[in-house]
Amino acid sequence: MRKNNAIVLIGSLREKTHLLLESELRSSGITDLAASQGAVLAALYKHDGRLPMKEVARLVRRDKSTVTYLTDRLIDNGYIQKEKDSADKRISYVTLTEKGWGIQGLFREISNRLNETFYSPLSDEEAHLLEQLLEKVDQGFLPTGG
Amino acid sequence: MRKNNAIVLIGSLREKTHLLLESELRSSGITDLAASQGAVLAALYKHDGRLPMKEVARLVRRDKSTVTYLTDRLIDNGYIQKEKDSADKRISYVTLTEKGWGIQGLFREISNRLNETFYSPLSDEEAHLLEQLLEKVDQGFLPTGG
DNA sequence: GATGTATAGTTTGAATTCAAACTGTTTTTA
DNA sequence: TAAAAACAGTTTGAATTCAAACTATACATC
Repeated sequence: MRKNNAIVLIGSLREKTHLLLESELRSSGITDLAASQGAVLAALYKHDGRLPMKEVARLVRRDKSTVTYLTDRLIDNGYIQKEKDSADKRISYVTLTEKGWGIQGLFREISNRLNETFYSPLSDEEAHLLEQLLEKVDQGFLPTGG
Repeated sequence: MRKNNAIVLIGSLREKTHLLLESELRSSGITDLAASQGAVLAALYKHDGRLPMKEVARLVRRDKSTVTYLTDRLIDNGYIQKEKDSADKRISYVTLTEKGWGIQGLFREISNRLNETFYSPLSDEEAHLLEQLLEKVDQGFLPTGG
């Protein structure tokens, strides 16, 4: 029967994929982007390059203060800008710069390579099954939170 | 076909289980133990309450300097002690105190509850399958590292 | 045995994260 | 409309983590 080792395996896999992503970024010549900052860019690519801070926080599942930190780093390195909403001055929109858009293709490649590595030990059927099981467990947690 | 969302799901599940563990510790009245420190205790319970620092680092998959930090916190709170190996003075053994042994039962309960919550959306067969798939993927990563 | 290398662990500094307190703006309510 | 509450985001402080440099000890080789 079950070995109760899924939680440990998930911790292990989270760490390994994180390290692999960092390593892929480095070997693609990107030295000024951490994986967590990459998550912000990925969210922007999916949303026409423009999102309010609050949405970024929700999409990357980080505290809003963390998102302030992450976006400040991305601004430092020229990947994004911030601009205030003119109607509601509480809101700041994060938008991709040219440099930010410029690495979208690279990003897709890295994402593909990451997924190929991850899924490589599995058949197509097994990959599909794993996703279904993970989704089931993930949704089992009460306040889905995203 | 597959949706390439396993990596994101694993990140989500890692976070949720981590938060749930912290929450279980708090509601069991344990306020002076972080989840990562719990991992050190769990490793000790599995090894007669005595391990060299290096082994702790390997078992909890943390850098040795992190383990120094974690064990110092556990010593502060009275859960463990350190003692130098008399033969090889480079080696420090971490050992459980009475207080450390005292919460072993509680720890097992928390671990059980955590696993019940995690596996609850799955049938026995699905749970077993999920473990097998996760193991396959985990072993697919090159330098297993533990 | 002296010298060089490897090993175990600690210290220090930087990065990342969250929570709490705070600022400024908008909405609600009295 | 004035006061209160809610909201978006930032600042600050603490916790956790890793990597690099360091200390001390043990092993290897000459």
